Amino acid sequence: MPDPPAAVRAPAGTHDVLWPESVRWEALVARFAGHVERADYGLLETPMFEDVALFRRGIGLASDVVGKEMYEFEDRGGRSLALRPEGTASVVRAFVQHRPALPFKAWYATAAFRYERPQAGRYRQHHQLGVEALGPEDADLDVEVIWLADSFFRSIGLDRFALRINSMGDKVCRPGYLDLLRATLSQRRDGLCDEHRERLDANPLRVLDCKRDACRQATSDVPRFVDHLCGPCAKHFDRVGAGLAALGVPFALDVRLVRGFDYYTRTAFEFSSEALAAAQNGIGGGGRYDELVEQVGGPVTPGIGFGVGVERLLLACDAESAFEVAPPPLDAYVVDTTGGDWARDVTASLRRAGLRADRAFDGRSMRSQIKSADRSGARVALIVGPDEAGAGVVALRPLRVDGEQRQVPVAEVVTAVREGLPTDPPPTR
RNA sequence: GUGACCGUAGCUCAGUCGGCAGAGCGCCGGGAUGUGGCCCCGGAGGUCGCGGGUUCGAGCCCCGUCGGUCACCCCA
Repeated sequence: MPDPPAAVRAPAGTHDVLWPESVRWEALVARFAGHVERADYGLLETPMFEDVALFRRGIGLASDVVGKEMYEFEDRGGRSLALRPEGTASVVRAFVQHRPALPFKAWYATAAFRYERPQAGRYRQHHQLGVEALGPEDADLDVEVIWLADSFFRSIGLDRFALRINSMGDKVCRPGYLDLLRATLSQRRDGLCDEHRERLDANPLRVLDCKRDACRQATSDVPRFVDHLCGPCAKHFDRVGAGLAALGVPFALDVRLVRGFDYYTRTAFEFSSEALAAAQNGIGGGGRYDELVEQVGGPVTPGIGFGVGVERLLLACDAESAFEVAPPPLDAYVVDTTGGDWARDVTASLRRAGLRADRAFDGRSMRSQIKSADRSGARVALIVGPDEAGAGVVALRPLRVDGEQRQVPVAEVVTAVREGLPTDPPPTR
């Protein structure tokens, strides 16, 4: 016998989002869409899975995400595919395939899949909101993208978060810096932690963001990339910093910041919540990837983007008591003890008129139907018993405010319900 | 992937020394044969995550496994 509980449980590291929590989720996506669409980013939908080679080439074989965390599978036609572990590669692939006009500014909301050991704020299927902007090399585009993320966080009420930025250089200056860093660290190889003593030669940048004391000490006075950028990269980075300052976006230079994907060039940035005590406090991050389109097989095209994690963002909102979204109340709940014809017809006419309405089913007692009306949160109950049915009226009973129950001719029910509604829509914040 | 802790009703949890599986909330029905909230009464709902072992007897002890949580790692 198979294990029944396991069979009806969501797979490890995945989760369901039920109403009313889903109302908040829905509102968050809508808020993000409105925010980035005002900056002329358009929604891009791409498949949840891609040829596995896209991720290998784009994100990089050396990255943990590609090397050990991808959900890879072969379909019935023998194709090697993978569920997407992040959002950028698919956007770049779609760009190369369709060649939309530049600048190409896209946003997305998608699930992302990584085979990791689950924890709070870390899931095998998580969800990201993000933007990508392809075409301009302009540092002002970096500023726009980072500002979009920062202002989005603030618009949902978050305040306790920090932005760190760094430059990863480009193909002109990175090799030289890597050599310098490798040479410097080689002399202190014995002082590094076990892992990085081995991996130093492959990726010396990784040593910089190692959290172990040994590596922290060995790298404390190591040459900083920002001091060894080539002229254009240095100029670019300076303008990014100046732009953020001009727009009032607080940030800090973090010379140890190294992102997990191999494709980043020049600007890299991360947002972390100070309200989340857990290790999973990164709520968003991104950077420039001026060589990625070319690597995927397209023309040389600079690009930059960010992704934010929906689950972590909501955890941060919880921690700051921000973005508390309640579902809108029903305008009316229909109670019918005469068999259901009235409930069917009155509910339909309310909904046709654009009102939010629900009703009881299964012919339950007056008492239990009214109880359901109360629990539904509806503003009024519309009650039809034998007396009302005989007289062609509906009893309108206020449920949220003091007021007398009154009888309304059936033809005037929609109008009567509307009259009781508040004039202004409730604020979403 | 490594290490540690935790799994009892839909939810939050209690369960003494190994001795008849419980409470609150929620849900359904009733008190009140036509009216919600507060109150009162009743009911449904459990392979004590799953499998094995020890024992006269296991929710409790042991092993395994699955899941969750925390740290590492990685990242959203």
